[in-house]
Amino acid sequence: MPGRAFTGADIRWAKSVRKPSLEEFVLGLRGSRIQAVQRRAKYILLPLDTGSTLVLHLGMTGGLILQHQDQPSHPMVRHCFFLDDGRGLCFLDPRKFAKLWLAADASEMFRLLGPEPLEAGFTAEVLARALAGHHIPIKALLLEQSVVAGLGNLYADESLYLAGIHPLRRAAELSGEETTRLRNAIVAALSGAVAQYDLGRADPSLEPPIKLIAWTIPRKLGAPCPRCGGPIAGIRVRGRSTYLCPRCQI
DNA sequence: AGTACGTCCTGATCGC
DNA sequence: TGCGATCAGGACGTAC
Repeated sequence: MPGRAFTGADIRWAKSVRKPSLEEFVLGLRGSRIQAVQRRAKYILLPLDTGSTLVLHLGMTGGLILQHQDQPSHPMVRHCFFLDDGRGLCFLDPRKFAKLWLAADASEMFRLLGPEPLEAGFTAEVLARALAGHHIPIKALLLEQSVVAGLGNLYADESLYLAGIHPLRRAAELSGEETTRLRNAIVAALSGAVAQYDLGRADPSLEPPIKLIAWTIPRKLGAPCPRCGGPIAGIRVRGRSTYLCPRCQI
């Protein structure tokens, strides 16, 4: 895709466009050339030769398909970005949770994001500083993108399970040893999911990819904990469904 | 300032 | 078996 230019865009669900206005978004895209495809946290970035950046957030259920413009599009395609080679970058989004931006300054847009958990800068010390002074449940803090960039609800549960830490523990009250365990668990959960996804990509029939991820902790009430055999519990933390093992996570 | 919660959406799943 | 009700969640706005 890098090197291709946009000839236009068909935005079928206007609410997805966050900034700027729909008109400016479409006008700003037309004729601009894609320079690269990048990622920051849960955002996909397409820097353009105009200096602006097309930013995509897939939400929970979003996906991208590159196909010829005359091919019939899937009914869940909410938008299509037309390329100058006759193809279209189609944006599937059944639940309409995805978001689009045309950012004049992408670095400004991501100024408040925390460290990338799979990069070297994400150390136990960095995590410890992020937790300090916060009295909210550790699970709620893990979902703050300013603390760790890119952790979602299921990954937070998985990380806390692997670390043996109860999701309702107050963030600032974790010991240094627990913080290190949590840091390592976050890295393990994410890199494990990436590895599973890469394996699954070899077989497109296994889509959607989220189904590929085999979580260590069962996301089912009463299911046996793989570590101790006890029943998995379900609670809500800040309105988010949360699964844990009350015996292993303290 | 720090914390909590409602809102948007619709496919999948649950319970009667 | 069928159908209506409920659940799921990322980021932002609003409220306390």
